[in-house]
Amino acid sequence: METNKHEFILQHHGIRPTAVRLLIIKGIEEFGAPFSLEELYIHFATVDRSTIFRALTLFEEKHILHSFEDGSGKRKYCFSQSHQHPGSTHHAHATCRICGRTFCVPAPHPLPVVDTPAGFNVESVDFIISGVCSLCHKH
Amino acid sequence: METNKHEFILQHHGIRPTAVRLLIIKGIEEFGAPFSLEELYIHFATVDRSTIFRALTLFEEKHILHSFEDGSGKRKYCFSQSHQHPGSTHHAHATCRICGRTFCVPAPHPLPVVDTPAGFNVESVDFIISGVCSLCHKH
DNA sequence: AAATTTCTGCAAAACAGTTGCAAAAGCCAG
DNA sequence: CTGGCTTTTGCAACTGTTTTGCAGAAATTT
Repeated sequence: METNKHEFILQHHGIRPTAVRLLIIKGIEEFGAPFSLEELYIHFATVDRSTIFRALTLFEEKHILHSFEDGSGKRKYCFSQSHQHPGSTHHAHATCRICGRTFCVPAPHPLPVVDTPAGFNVESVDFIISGVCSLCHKH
Repeated sequence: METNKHEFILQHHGIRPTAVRLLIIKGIEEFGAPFSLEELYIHFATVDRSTIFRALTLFEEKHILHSFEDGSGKRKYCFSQSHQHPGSTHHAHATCRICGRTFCVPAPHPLPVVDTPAGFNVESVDFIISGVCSLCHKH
């Protein structure tokens, strides 16, 4: 059954698979695109904001999710291992300035190399593309 | 005189060079690094938050400044044409997860190419690097 | 100088994110 | 299976930043 899969993911990362957490991680997968806390909150009318927030925070700590700010004003989350582009540690995201939606795009090739300031310890790199998506462009 | 330079920049972009705006754009240049609204507000104790906010918004509309979110929770601004790396339209920024400061870094080479979703109209690309800066790393 | 437009400061709203606390749910030993 | 302990959840309230309404000040035009 599908549920077992999500239960496994959580347990595999040292997270107790509560009903709410399973609901959330299942919903995340169905979303299929980077999402905001707000979007999840609207999606799950029964679950409280803070509960979702704490679940997302936990998932991120345990490296199931990765989060970033894309200029839309709302933090976005997505799976660390992109399902669309498995194996890529670095993600690229395109955010629509009008509707605020964010799309996953394959990591750029070649993977760019940047000179960081002396002594700067890099932990993550995000590629944020801003513009207007095809739907919003129509108007 | 130096003041004329900033007056010219503003007028060149169709912005009336008021006393406050000149003060702000001068301060921005002195900063020499990406800055937040809050930092400017602290810097100019006499000028109101909203005034600075509106000046920054205006400067961005007129493409003098470019803004982005770096994960520090505060929107950062910097000159569109990086003074450090003139000619580069794309910026790369390194933000310290501890102190929240952001550093400009040269645009990556080669300039990476990404596949955007069909019909997506790219307007700007930001490279956000997160980690710990040399000062915070010491502790 | 009067009329009109633009800009600024103040106060307060809007907004996302975050936390404290008590009740509910889950877990475990007896 | 039951009581006691731990974890999780919902509610409400709070934080910190961004944004807006409005009236007075400043600048510009007539």
